[in-house]
Amino acid sequence: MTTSEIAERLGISRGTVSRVLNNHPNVKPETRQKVLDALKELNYTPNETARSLVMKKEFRIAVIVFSKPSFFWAQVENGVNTAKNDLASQGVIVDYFVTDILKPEEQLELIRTLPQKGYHGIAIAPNDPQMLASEIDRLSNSGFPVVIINVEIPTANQLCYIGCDYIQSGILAGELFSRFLPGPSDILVLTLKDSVHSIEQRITGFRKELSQHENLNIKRIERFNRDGSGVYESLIKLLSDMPDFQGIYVSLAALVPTADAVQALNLTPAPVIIGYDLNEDIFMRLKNSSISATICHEPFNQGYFAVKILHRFLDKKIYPSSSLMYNKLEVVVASNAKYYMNETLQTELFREI
Amino acid sequence: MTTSEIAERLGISRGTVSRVLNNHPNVKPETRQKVLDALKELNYTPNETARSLVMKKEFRIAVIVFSKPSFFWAQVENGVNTAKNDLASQGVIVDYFVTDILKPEEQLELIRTLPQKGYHGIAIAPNDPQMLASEIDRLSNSGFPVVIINVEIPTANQLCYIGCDYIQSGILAGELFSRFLPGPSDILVLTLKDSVHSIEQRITGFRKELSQHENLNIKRIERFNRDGSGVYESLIKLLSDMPDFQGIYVSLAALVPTADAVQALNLTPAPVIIGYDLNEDIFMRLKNSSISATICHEPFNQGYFAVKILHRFLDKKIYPSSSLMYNKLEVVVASNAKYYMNETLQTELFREI
DNA sequence: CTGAAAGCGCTTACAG
DNA sequence: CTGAAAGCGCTTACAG
Repeated sequence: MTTSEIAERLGISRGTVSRVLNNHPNVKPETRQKVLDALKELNYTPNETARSLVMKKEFRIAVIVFSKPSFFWAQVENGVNTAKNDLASQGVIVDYFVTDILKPEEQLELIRTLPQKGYHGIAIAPNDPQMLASEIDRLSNSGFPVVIINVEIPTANQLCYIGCDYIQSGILAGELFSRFLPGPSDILVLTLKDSVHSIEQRITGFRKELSQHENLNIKRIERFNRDGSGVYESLIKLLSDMPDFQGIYVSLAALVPTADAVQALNLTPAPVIIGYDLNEDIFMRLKNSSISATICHEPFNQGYFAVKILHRFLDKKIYPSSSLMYNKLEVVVASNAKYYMNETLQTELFREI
Repeated sequence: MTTSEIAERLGISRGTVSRVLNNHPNVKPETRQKVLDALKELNYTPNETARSLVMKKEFRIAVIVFSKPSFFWAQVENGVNTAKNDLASQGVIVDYFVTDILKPEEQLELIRTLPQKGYHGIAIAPNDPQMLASEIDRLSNSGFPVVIINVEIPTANQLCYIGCDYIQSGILAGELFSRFLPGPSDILVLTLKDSVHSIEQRITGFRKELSQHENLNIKRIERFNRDGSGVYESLIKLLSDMPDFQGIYVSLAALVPTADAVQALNLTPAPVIIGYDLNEDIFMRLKNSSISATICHEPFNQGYFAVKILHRFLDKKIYPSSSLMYNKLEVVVASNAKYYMNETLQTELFREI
């Protein structure tokens, strides 16, 4: 079924058929109806290839992330690149920006200027949610789509959030401790000095879950800087004085120094250590059992779907089915860690030629 | 950069440029070289949209699975449909066939006839690997691509296998028991009467892992039919006489009757039950803790990537980077099960309009 | 309101 | 060996 065939049957020109297809105003109502009927009856579906050839639709999408931890964002970037690759033949241009984690104002500058530079949509991992919220609102209200990834800004007006449910990810950590520690156990919690919403939510979820398990008790909470500096030294000191923890919950990005401190003190039995994310260093420590489990959040898919969902909105005005698109919470232990290190299937299609 | 621009610069016709692009024989070597150089220098990339419009490339792909367990294959089908949707505008037609699990010869019939019916590639989940192996070889040797999903046929000549590493999935189950059961523990293993390669491999991996953990001991092995019939009754009888298992490893599809038998006997402390796959019934039993964990194998992605990898091969003659594309082994417990029930991100893009 | 025409970037018989 | 031309299915100024 082509527009020409439809036109011929109806004794009109294919231009007119095309006009009703594209909702152009100037078509006589009766003609429009006649065409609409024929379209339906003959079950016409437009040839998107021809359409995009002639329309030369071009969508420019910007993805903005911050710089640390780089191993995590590298996985997100793989996802972005795979989506870019998928869509390259459909006139989609994707540019990836990495801003300095210590200069959150760089992100503000980017989202202010990018729309004027010809971009049609932005996916951003907010470095400083506070700073960005009102600008994101302004963009969204002007009809410019913004997808927020990885760090939720609940109050922002956005196309959708793609990332994890941090409360649930704290709950999951709590459940894992409850399974790994059947007996009465004291737990040390490592968290941030700063008030960072996502990390606070992890702790909230963790406490909630622990309240279900009478045998688990948070005995102590230690706070650290965002960059995880000083974790090793502090733990060496703390655990020398107070070695008797059965579990350590690492809610910030500090699994490696935590495991290393425990290792250095040669505590026996070694406490169960559970935290988040995965890189080469964490992988090794899962393998030698100094870390029991780590929780991952589909970094590849965060990047991949951010681009895909933006493109679909731009191209077809389809809104995501929910404004909160939560990714999976992935339980990674020694025996399945390799799959999360190099996501075989996920990254395969990016490898062209 | 278009072929016309290249042609103009070189003072030749775009037809000739196109001929070298497509490796047509009749081009004077010098001309060919001149064009090749220009292409490289100007960094030409063909407009795939225009190309596919004129070439009217059409690829017909068949996906063949068997009928049980239907909840598992429904997830695979979601993946197939998402890929189909992705590729619809590129002239790809995907048909999905479900054969009766009790009539493996239906699969043989299909792979014999489909190539003549205009299909260009097949993805198949072998119901009876033995029966299919030689026909798959014949097809592959004649240049017809076959992707095997879910059930490995190591000896077959195939484009690739997409599915899990069953040995590793047994190892992972073993590791989970070792974490959930820190003390000396006796384990009951449920497996098949029939010799089914994948299930045997699970047991092999499981034994291998348990040999690393002195506290874990396989005290008994029980064998059942493929359909899992009689599991409930047998366990009621067995566990009444011998209640003292700390763990039950369910290597066949029988998590639900296993959990229900344990529940009915009201064993305390309840044994740790670990098995495979996820459906509504298993989900409920994870939630009420009668099942401790289940291992999943990316069913959505098995379907999705089977189609994508076949299409890429057909379209661009790109071979998968490995002939064994192992999917992830996913650890699913109560707190992350919902993500694996309805894969939010994965299925989102299939929802058009 | 509508038809005829040009054109998107590419490929491939058809002549020569 | 190569150019000129037709055509893939569609859209959109341009006339009328």
